[in-house]
This record gives sequence, structure tokens and C-alpha cells, in this order.
Amino acid sequence: MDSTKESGDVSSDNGFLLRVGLNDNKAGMQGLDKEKINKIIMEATKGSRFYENELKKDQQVNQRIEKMMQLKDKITSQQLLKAQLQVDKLVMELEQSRDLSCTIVHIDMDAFYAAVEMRDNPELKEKPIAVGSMSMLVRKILAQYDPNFMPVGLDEAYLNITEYLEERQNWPEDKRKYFYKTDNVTENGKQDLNAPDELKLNEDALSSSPILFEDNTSLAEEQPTTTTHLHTEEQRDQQLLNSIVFGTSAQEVVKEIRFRIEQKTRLTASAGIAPNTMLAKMCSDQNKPNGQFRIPPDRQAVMDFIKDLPIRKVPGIGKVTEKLLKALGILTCSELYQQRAPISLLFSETSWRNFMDISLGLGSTHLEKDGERKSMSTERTFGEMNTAEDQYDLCQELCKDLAQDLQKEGLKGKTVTLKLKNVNFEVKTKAFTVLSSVSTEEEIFAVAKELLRTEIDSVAPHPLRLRLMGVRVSGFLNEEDKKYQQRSITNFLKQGKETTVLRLQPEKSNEDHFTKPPETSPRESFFDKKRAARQKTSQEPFINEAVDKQNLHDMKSSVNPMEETGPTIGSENSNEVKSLTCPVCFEEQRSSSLEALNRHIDECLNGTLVKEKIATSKSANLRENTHNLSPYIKHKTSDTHTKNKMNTLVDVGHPSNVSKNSISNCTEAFAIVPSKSRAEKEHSLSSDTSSYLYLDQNVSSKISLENAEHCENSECVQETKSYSSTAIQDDILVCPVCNLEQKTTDLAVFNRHVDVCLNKGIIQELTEEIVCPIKNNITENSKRIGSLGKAPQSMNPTTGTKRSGLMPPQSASKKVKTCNSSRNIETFFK
DNA sequence: GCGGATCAC
DNA sequence: TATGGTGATCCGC
Repeated sequence: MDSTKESGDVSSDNGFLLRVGLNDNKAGMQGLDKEKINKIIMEATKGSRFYENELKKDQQVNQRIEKMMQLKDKITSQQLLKAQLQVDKLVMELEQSRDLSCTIVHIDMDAFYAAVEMRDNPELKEKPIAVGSMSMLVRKILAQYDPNFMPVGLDEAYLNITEYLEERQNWPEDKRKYFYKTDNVTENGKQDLNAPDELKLNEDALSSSPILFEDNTSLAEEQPTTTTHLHTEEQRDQQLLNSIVFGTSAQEVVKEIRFRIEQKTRLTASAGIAPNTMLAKMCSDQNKPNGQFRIPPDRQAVMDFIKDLPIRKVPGIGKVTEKLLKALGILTCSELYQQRAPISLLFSETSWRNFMDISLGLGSTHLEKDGERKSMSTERTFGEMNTAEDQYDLCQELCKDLAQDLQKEGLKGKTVTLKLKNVNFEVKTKAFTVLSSVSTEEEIFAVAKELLRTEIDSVAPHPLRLRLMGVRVSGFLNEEDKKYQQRSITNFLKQGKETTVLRLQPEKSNEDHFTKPPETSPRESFFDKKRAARQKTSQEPFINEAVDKQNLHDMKSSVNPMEETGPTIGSENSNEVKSLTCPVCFEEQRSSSLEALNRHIDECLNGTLVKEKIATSKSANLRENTHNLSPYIKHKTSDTHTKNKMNTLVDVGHPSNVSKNSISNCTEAFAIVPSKSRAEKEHSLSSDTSSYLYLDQNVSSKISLENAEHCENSECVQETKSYSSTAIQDDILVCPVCNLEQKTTDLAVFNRHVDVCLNKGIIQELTEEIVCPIKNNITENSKRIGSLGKAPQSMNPTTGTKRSGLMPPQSASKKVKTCNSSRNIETFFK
């Protein structure tokens, strides 16, 4: 803390002291007091910053309201009339589509109330309370009422018990009979937390697992005897005496469900019964805690319920929407209906249609199947963090965590988003989309790092003062994309056209992370340029000279390990492939000529990027200081400094190494960007003077790397040799497929990555189909295995709010992996 | 696609 | 309660 700041603190301390009556200025106590008070002030400041931000946000909402009101004033009576007619027409349609035939139940665990209870009765804390997810109650209880029930988060679920109810009408009494201890049940049905496990006469209940939540082993250990409380004959007799029979109505069924849940979990649940999900959800709120409420399947009953309901109670209507509507004089659902015409003119289509549904009490009558996960993220809040070093470190850590999570679910995404919240609680997100999906720490970090760098640079020389950082990956391939990708790669490889290239990628040195922002247009980031370049090329069709046959041959012979070991999948199949698909952009290529495809892929992989990077590097060069190495190190540089740092040989772009027939003057360049040695990596982000290996646009080259594993195992040393003779330490390898820097200087590792990028799909496919035929089953099944609490759901389809999740099909990817070894592949190709 | 905002749990 | 973490969607560019 510098002196200026300290004096500032002191003066404010005085004010604070006076206010709180602690203005004791006695010498000797100052030190202690100051420390204490600084702390308090910190807290206070924190609070006020938060508050300030809340005010700010509130004002933004106010501005929205103002705009809206202005808009409203401009509405002519004619417009209003027209709107009224249109909306009423819609209302009629909606009314006709009203479906009251379903019985939807919403179950909501009273977790909050359990916590309160625990607080009030600390002795309860001694007793184990079941903690688990609704999806566990899936399996145990809820599925018996609706096999397709939909868990929402950890403590909610929707059930469609329509069919179940019909069936139950004919059930004999003993099928609806449950037992419990008298002393555990009060008159109104409330049980105390000591209630035993549910006991039901039916054999399934008696034989039920002692463990309610398989994912909570501690609970099981703590309660080894919970399966049965029939310790003695006496107990058994007594319990048999205390039975309860539930009726056949929806209300009775839901009572039964809640009873069973409580017996199992020792926690109470509330429930709502209604003809659709929206209403059911609101119903469960009605008699909370430990209660239930039902709206009969009757239009009038629905409308009565809706009538005076504050709009804020409606799922999907939050603080802001409430305020917006309030400004229009709308507090209840019936008012929402009355104002339907102006609303249709003031809100977006989706919004006002949703409002219409709400005001009519309409909602979804079917429980949507779990959708696919759309994103995955991780974020962390902390005390102020303002050094770039810490920030990069944290960023990497987040990437690591995220990568682990992604890989658990076998997900790869194309968009990486960095989220930052500064100490003033202002949130900012920065995203970048890469051409090929990413999932590893290195891949994600490569992108996130740049995004972070951009932000750091943008405020330099001031530090970024962060209180939160998060990383998200989205843009996952959907099932169709995956198939498409696999097919195209399969085709691609079948033609022996796989080229695993090593790119020399000019880029800013890592040292730049901590130095000044670029002098040239600091606002145009690395990514901005990249985007611009990408856009540009998307508009300008790529033009390239024809790839001559020699070049094709070079590429072909240089790489595909499969081709060598497995001639059967060589180019002989190429004739079968009528249309070619680029494995990078997935676009189908009109021409079926390999040359054209190759050209296209080259462009996808390198063209735009390199152009752009050249520009970036050049500007970076302008600001390099004497301590820096030039960011432009011509290939084959003999700079001693660079040489010293070389440990891996990558000979790229030297004319003698480039096939004379290879494309000249093309935009392809393969760059190696500086990376750090393993040891250096520890502090990689702080003080690295890294070097660049840069290929001029005119000195193009193409390097095909042998598949690493293949090389290691076979005789293709020769090819590897050429790279390893001129080691370049501190060079970052950039995967030409995913465009991301690889945190390794080990070519084998790098190659493996590229291999994975390009081949994983096909290898998997091949091993699944041939080596591990059984795999198909596993994969198929694994799709259905969900991850706890992460199942995606849409509670109110009309609002479109979806809660996530997917089951972590750990099984899928993991099991496949076991068969995915190179040994298997080799075996296969033999 | 990006970025900000809103919403839910 | 307030805050934090995760995820989804919408809207305006």
C-alpha cells in the first residue's frame, strides 16, 4: 500500500471512527485500530461497491423503462386497436389449444426449511440428513409414478402422472398401503426427522436398497441399518399396526409421494398438481413447506388461480421483468391480460407471447426430454486480484478444471468465453470461436489466455482489478455434427490425404503479457484481427494456385500412418467418394478433386490465420524492447540467443526443405510460436523472453509430421529426424487443426495432439466398428446415462428457461478409450 | 458470433 | 439473507 493510499485511509478512518464512536486516538492503540478499521472499511467498501453496482444496474433498468414509456406514448390508438385485434385472435387460438387433460406434478424439496429447522433445533444436526438429488429419487420413488419424470436441479422434479393415475384407479388397497411408526407421525401427517425408512408391505419396498443415494456413501455408512427397522419381532408387529392407505386421486398420489420421500430422506417436500408445468410449479409454492396444492383441470379454476397472482410468482419473471411490467401498471396476471395489446407492441414477440401464455394459465403439458448440454463453465470469486501473473495463473487453473469436466463428459466446444468481474462488480465477457473444437487445458487456455491478455492490455498500464474470473466452453458439436465430422474425416483419410502439419505461428511473446499494451490500436485485439481476417476470407473466395501432383504426393506420403500400415484404406477408395467434406469447416466441397479439397483445407487451416498473425506480429514488433527477442525470427535463424533456447528441432520453411513443387507464394505458413521449457513453464506467464519463429508469407512451407505414436513404434525415424535436428526451444507448437498453442515442446506429444484432433473421430469409429464392435452398444447406452443433477430440463418451456444438464456419460468416452489404443489400431491395420 | 442482461436454482 | 456458481436464453448488434 503506498503512502498516498494510506493517508487516504486514515482520513476516512477518522470519519468512520467518529461515526461509530471509536475515535480513540491514544498512541499505542493506533496500529491495532488501524488494522482493524482497515478491515472494516474494506468490508464496507466491498459492500458499497456492490451496492453501487446494484444502483447502476437499477438505473439501467430505469432507462429501459423510460424508453419503453416513450415508446408507449407514441402508440397511436389505431395501432393499439390493430394490436388488440391481432392479440385477441391469438388468444382465441391459444384458448382452443388449451389442454387440461394432463396431471402434472411438481415436487419441491423443502431444503431451505430443513436448514431453518436445523438452525432452530441444533440437536438435529447430529442426525444424518439425506442429501442427494432428485434423480436419485428417480430411481427410487419418482420413476414409479412417471418413468419419464424430469428432475430440475437437485431438489425439484416434474412428473406427468396422467397415465399412472388411470392405472391406479384399479389398484387394490394393499398396493397403496404403507407402514410407519406411530410416534413418528403426527396427526397432520408431519413426521419427525427420526422417521424410519419407508416400509411398505409390498415386497419391493421391503427389499429396497438400504442406500437411498448411491452417490452419498457417507450416508450409507452412517446408517448401516436403515434398510429395515425390524430389529425384533415386537417392532415388526408394532409397525404392522401402523399403516396408512393412500387413495387413488391425484391428491392422494402426491401425498403418497411426499410421504415416501420423507420416509426416505427425512426431508419434507412440497408439491403442486395442475394441468401444466407452469401451474404445477406455482402450486407447489402455494403451501410450502410440507404442503401441496392442486388446481383441478377446469378452465375456471385455472383462471381463478391466475387472477390475482403477482406476476413475480411466475417462473421466468424476475426482478427486472417485474419492474418493467410494474411501470405499465401490471402487477397481477389478470392485469397482464388486460394490457395485452400494448404489451404486444412494447415487448419482443417471444416475450409477449410468453406473457399471453401466463395470463391465460397455459403451460407445457409434456415433460421435455433432456436436451443436450450447450455449455460448460467454471468460475471463481476471490479477493481482489490485480497482478497479471496471478490472473494468468488462475486462468490456466480454470482451464484445467474445465478441461477435466469437459473430458469427463466427452465434450469439445468451439467457443471459449472468458468472464471477468472487476472489484466494482462489473461483469464482462469475451468470447472467441475457433475452427475446431477444443477440450484440453492447453487448447482452452490458449484461447482464454489471449482473451485475458486483450483485457489486460486494454487497461494497461493500470492493472485489471478482478474479483471473479470464469471460463466457459460452448458450441459443442451436436450429434449430427459429430457424424458429419467423422464421415468427412473418414473420407479424408481414406484418400490418404491426411496432413498433420506443424505450423510456425508468429505471435506475441508471452512476455507481452506483462508489458505495455500495444502502441498500435490497442483496442484491436489479437482476436479482433483474427475475426476480421476470418470474415474477410469468408467474403473473398480463396484463390490459390493449383496444387501440383508432386505436392499432393508429398503430403500423402509424408503422413498418413494408417496408409502405410493399412494399404486397404488407402486411396483406392477415393473414387467412391463423390462429394468431399472439409474436416475443418465441415463444409461440403463442390469439387470432388483432391487438389481442390486440399486447397480448401489448407485455407481453413492456415490461410486466414497466418495472414492475420503476420499483421499482429508486425505490430508487436514495433514495441519490442531491447530485452526482447525480435518476434520475427526468420526460419533457420542463427541468432545465438534463440539457438540457446532450442531444444527441439523443427526445421521449417527452409527453401531446401520445401519441395520445389510446393505451392509458392501462398498464404500458408507453419509457425512455431515460442513456448517455454518445462521448467520455465512454472512461471511461464510471468517473465518469459520467448522467441518467435516466423515465416514470411513468401517463404511458405509445409511440413507434415508423422503420427507420433506411429513413429515411435516403427521405422519412420527418418522423417522425424528432420525436425529434431534443429531443435528450437521455447517454441510453441500450434495445432493446425484446432489452431491452438500446445503446451509442449515435445513433438511427440504435439503430434499426438494433432493426431487426436484429426484422427480421433475416425480412430474411434474404426475401433468401435471393427476392433471393439461391442462398443456401439456401450456408446448407445451411455447416452442415456445421466449425470446427477445435471440433467437438462425445461421447467417452463414457454419461458424457455432450461436448466441444464447432461448426464455425464462418463461411460461413453471412457469406455471407448479403453479400446482406442494404438495397439488396437495397429492390430486392426495388420 | 459477440456481449450484455435476465433468470433459475 | 446474500452471495456465488452453473447454465440457459434473449436481444441488439
